[in-house]
Amino acid sequence: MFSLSEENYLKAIFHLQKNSEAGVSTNALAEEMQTKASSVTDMIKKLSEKKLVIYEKYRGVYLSETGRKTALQIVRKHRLWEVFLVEKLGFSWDEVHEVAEELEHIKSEKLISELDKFLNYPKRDPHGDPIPDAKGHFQVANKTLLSNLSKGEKGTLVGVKDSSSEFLKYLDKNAIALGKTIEVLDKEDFDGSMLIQLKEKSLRISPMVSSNIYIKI
Amino acid sequence: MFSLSEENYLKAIFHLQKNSEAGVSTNALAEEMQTKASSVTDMIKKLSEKKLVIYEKYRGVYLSETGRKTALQIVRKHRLWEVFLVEKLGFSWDEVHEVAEELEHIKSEKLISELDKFLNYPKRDPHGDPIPDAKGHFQVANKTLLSNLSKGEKGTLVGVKDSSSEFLKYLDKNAIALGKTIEVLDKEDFDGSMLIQLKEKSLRISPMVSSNIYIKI
DNA sequence: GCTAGTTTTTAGACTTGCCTAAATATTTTA
DNA sequence: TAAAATATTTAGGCAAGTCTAAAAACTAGC
Repeated sequence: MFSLSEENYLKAIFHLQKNSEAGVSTNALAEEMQTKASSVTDMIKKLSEKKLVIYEKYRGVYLSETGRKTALQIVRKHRLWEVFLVEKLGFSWDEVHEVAEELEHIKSEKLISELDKFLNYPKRDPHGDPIPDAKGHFQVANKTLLSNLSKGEKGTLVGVKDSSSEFLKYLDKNAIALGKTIEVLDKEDFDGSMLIQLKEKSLRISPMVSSNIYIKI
Repeated sequence: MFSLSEENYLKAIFHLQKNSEAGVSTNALAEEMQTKASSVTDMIKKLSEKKLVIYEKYRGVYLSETGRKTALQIVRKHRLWEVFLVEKLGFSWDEVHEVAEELEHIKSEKLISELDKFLNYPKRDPHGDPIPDAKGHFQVANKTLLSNLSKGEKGTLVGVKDSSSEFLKYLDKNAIALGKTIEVLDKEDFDGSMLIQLKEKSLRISPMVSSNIYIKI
């Protein structure tokens, strides 16, 4: 159906489009794809001819309805494979991304529907991100960044914004995990750093950390 | 490490090399790869430069030690994924090949070693073919074709030579499966067709069938 | 509202893996 | 053992996806 490269561009546009209403710029896409702006222009033209994106020169690019559906199926596959790797093969949450980047391109409807069943229709991946169903529908959680909470507020950790291996390892080391209850004991006005309470201990974290953790109140 | 195409050529040479002592001919490889002889020559040159095959113009091609090890790892991955698809996702043995053709190229040592563990270190794939271990070692079964048996001999079905969907479906339909005991009740001199005894029933099969079934006596 | 700076696109080229057509080597056969 | 048939390689080209360098279009600052 679509080439590896086309699928990766669609996914990248999808992820960048989430962050704003505006179209995705050539440079942003080049950065995301680790390539040059000129290569991006070429590919966008191709995707545009295939009606997967809506594109006007110098105006940025948007996913078409077809493009969005395709991107959602790739995201679905990526996240299901991540669940498989963690739940069935014992990977930790910081190890799954690269492998899932490859697995997400395997083309078999049956493979994915059976995998979904085998995993018991999970709703979220190991980082708390929602898994679209076969039709591309998924729950949007009403979550907020931990950095938005004030002193005294508390909630449950439901996701991470940064899924880099470094950040996830930092969380592991400090026993901060999905589903944990976090209470803000104190917040420093000067730099936004926080003293937070976990079940067994309290911990001081920088805004770099608190602004990458999603909380449901 | 290696491109998709390189891996597929190595695997094809490996499978063709099994059938004879001689080098693999350009035409045989072209047939196996569903491509043209000239394309094969190009790729063989490339693999030869990378020391994965030993090649002399007009003399056929052989896998080098490195090439053989690489091919065995791809075969290992292919067969482990086939076991996964059948045992965990409920695929039937005639549905697994195409999907495994894609899955076998996923590059992650850990993925394969953990999959192997998860599947409890299977020794054979759903068609009875041996699965090489991480070092590339595998058991060579002492098996023979059912067509070689004489009237009165019996044995256990341990594998199939032809893994085409059509053949496997024929076997399913007639309840001929891995592990079944088969006895030759009668063999026709004229065309080699056989009357065989399965557990519950007897059945007449053509030499086309008996020469694609492996038996262990 | 013009100019300087930035972003984006175009032009031309490279690599991989494939193709067709033609040339060359090997094998078969008479 | 030489011509005919077959197998293999070479030569030249094409598409996808990338690159660099240069041109064109936008955007901001004065």
